[in-house]
Amino acid sequence: MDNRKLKVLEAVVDEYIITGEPVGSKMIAQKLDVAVSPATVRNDMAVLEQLGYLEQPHTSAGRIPTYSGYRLYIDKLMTTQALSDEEKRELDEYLEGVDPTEEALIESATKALAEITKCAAVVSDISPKYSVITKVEVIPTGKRMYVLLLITSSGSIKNKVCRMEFDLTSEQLNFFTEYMQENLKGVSLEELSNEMMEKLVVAMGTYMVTLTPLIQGIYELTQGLKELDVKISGERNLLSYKEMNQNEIIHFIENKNDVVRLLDESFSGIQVMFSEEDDGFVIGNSSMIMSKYKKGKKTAGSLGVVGPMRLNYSKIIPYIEYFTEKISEMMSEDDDEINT
Amino acid sequence: MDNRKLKVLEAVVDEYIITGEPVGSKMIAQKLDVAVSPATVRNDMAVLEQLGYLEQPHTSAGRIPTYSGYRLYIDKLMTTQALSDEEKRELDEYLEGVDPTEEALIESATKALAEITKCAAVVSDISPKYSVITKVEVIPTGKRMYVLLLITSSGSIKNKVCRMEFDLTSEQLNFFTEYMQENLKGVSLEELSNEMMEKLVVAMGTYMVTLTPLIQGIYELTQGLKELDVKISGERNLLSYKEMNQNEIIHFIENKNDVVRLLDESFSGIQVMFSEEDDGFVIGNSSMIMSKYKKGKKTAGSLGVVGPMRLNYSKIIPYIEYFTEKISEMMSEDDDEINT
DNA sequence: ATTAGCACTCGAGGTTAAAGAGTGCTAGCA
DNA sequence: TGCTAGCACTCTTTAACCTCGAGTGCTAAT
Repeated sequence: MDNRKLKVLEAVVDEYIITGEPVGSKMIAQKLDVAVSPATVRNDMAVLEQLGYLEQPHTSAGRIPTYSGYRLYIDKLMTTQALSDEEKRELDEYLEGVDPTEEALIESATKALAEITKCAAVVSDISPKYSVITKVEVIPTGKRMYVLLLITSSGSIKNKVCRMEFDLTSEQLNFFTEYMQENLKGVSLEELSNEMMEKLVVAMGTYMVTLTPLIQGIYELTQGLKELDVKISGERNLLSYKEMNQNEIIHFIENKNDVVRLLDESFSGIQVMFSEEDDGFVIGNSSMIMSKYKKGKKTAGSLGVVGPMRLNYSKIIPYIEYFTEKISEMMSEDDDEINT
Repeated sequence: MDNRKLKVLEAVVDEYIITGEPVGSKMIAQKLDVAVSPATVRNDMAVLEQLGYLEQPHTSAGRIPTYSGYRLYIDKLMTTQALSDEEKRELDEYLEGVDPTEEALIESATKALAEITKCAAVVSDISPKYSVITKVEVIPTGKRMYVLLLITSSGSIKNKVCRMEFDLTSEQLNFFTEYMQENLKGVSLEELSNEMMEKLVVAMGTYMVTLTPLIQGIYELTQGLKELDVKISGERNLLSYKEMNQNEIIHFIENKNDVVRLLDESFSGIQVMFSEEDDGFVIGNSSMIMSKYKKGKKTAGSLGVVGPMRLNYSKIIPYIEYFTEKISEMMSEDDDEINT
C-alpha cells in the first residue's frame, strides 16, 4: 500500500481522536507534510474506505476510522509520545506514600490511571493461583464471638467474625488453631478444593460437631481469597463520551466483573483490544489498553483502561507502560521481603 | 383552608408521582371523590398556586407540586400504605442469611433498599463514638512482616500489614501487645485523641524507637475506625430520573461522603428532607427519606434513600420504617451478645 | 358557590427551505 | 500515469413556520 495513503490514514485517526468529528479531505490535505490537493486525498480516502480502514457515517460527511483502521494505526503508524520527566514525576507522586499493602496499592493505581486517562481504569490483583496460605488464627473477642484470620503469602488478609453456640474451651481453641495451621499452612489456594476441606473436617473427628461454625467460616474466607481481586474506578468518566451508549455504560458499571476474564486471559506485554474483536466485551464501541505487571519474576495481575475507541493511544500507551513498570517494581519489593 | 382544596392538592401530588407529567384540572375532577367540574378544580388550583403549593411549568400546562406542596402532602395529607405480609416477607428474605457482621449487614441493607425503592440508598454505621477498643493483636507473618489487628466492641475489625526494619524479639512483641492491650482496651474511640497516643508512645521508654512503625500502624488503624462507615448503593438508579440533572448526579456519586453530615445531624424518627430546605444537599431537585436505627437502647446509625422529589412517599416511608425496625433488631442481637 | 362556554397561551411535532460541508466523477494537465 | 480543478450531487443541520391540542383564566349564567 501507498506510503501516502498510510499517512492519510494516520492523519485521519489523529484528527478524529482530537475532534471526535468525521474528518474531511480538506483538513487532511492541510495536515499532510506532502503538499497535495483535497481531491487527491479524496481518492486516497476512497481507497482506504474500500480496504475497510475508514467509513462514512453518511455520504456527505467526512470519514471516521473503522476498528481495523485503529488497529493498523496502533500497530504500524502511530508514533508514541514518550512521557516527559514532568509527567513521570507527577505519576510517581501519585503512587508515593501509599500503604504498601497490595490492596491499597491497587486501589491507588486505579484511581491514578482513571484520573490521568479520563477513562475507566481496571487493576486486577495478583492471580490467587500464586499465593499460599501462611497463617490461620482464631482470636476470641467477646462472649461466644471469635475472629477468624487468614493470611496468604501475597499479603492478603481476610477476617470474619463467627458467633458460636457455646464458648470454646481453650483446649478446643488450641486444637482448632493448630490443626488448621498444620493442614492449611503452605497450601496454595489453587489446590484448596472443596474435597480437601471436607477431608479435613472428617479427620477432625469428635471436634467436628462443636467447631462447625468455625470451619464454615474458614471455608468462606478461602472462597473469598480465591476471588480475583479487581478494582475499577473512573467509570463515570465514560459517561462523558457521547459516542458511547449510556445504557451500555450502566450495564458495564453493574457487571464490572466481566472484565476479569479479559484481564486474566491476556498475555504479557502491552495490548490493545477492541469490542469488535471480542464478543466477551462488556461494552460496545470501546477499546481497552492493558498490560500485565510482574511481581519479582512472575507475572502477577493486570492493569489497564477501558474507554471509547477514540483514545489518545500515542499518549496513553506510554503512560500504561510506565505505570506497569512502576507497579511491578513496587510489587516486587513486597515480594522480596515476603519470600526471602 | 378548604377541605376540598387539600384534597385537590393531594390528588395532584398523587397523580404527579405516578406520571411525572404536569396534572390538569380534568384529570383531578375525575379522581376526586366529591363530584365537581374541572372549572371548580381550576379555581382551587389557582388558589393553591398562589399559596405556593403548586406551580405551572408554563401557562398552558397542568400543575406540578412545589416543594412546600410536597411538604404539606407528606406531613398532613398523604395516607401511607402499610406493607403487606408479602412485602414484609420479601424484605425479610433479603436480610436473612447475611453475615451478622455489622459491615456486611449494612452493605446488604443498602443493596436491598436501593433495589426496592429504585433510589440511591445510604446506610451509615453505628457512630464510632459508641464503640470501645476490645482487642489489639500483633501477629508475625513472615520476615519482618507483622499484621496489626484492632477489634472494637461494635464488632469492627481493622488490620494492617507493617513492615519493620528488623525482626522483633519475642520479648519486644510481647511487650508491645501487652502494653497496647493494657492501655487501649476499653478506651472509647471518642476519647482516643492524638495526645493520648503520644503519651502512650512516650511512656513506652526505650521500646519506643524500635517499635515506631507498629505504633504508627496502630495510629492509622484507630483513625480508620473513627471514620463513620457509610455505604451507598444504587446511585445508578438516579440516572433514570429525567428530572434530575446528570451532572449533579455525577457530582453526588463522586462526593458521596457529603451526605454523612446530613445522616449524622438528623434526629430520631423518620424524616423527609428536600434539597430546597438545606443548602448542604449534594444534589439539587432531590429529596431524602431517612431514619435512625437503634442498637439495643442507644441510637446508632442512619439509613435512608436519596431520590428525586417525585417519590412514592406513601409506599417508601412505611418501607423505611419497617426496614429501620428490622435493622435495629438485628443490630441489637449483636449488641446483647457482645456486651453481656 | 359552581359551572358551561369560550377566547387565549404555549409547547410539541411536523413540514419546508436554505445553508453548508463533503463527496464522487469527469476532464484536462504535467 | 498520477494529480488537480471544477462541478453537480447528497445529505445533515438549522431555522422558520405552521398546526394541533392540552390546559388555562375569565365571564356570565345557574
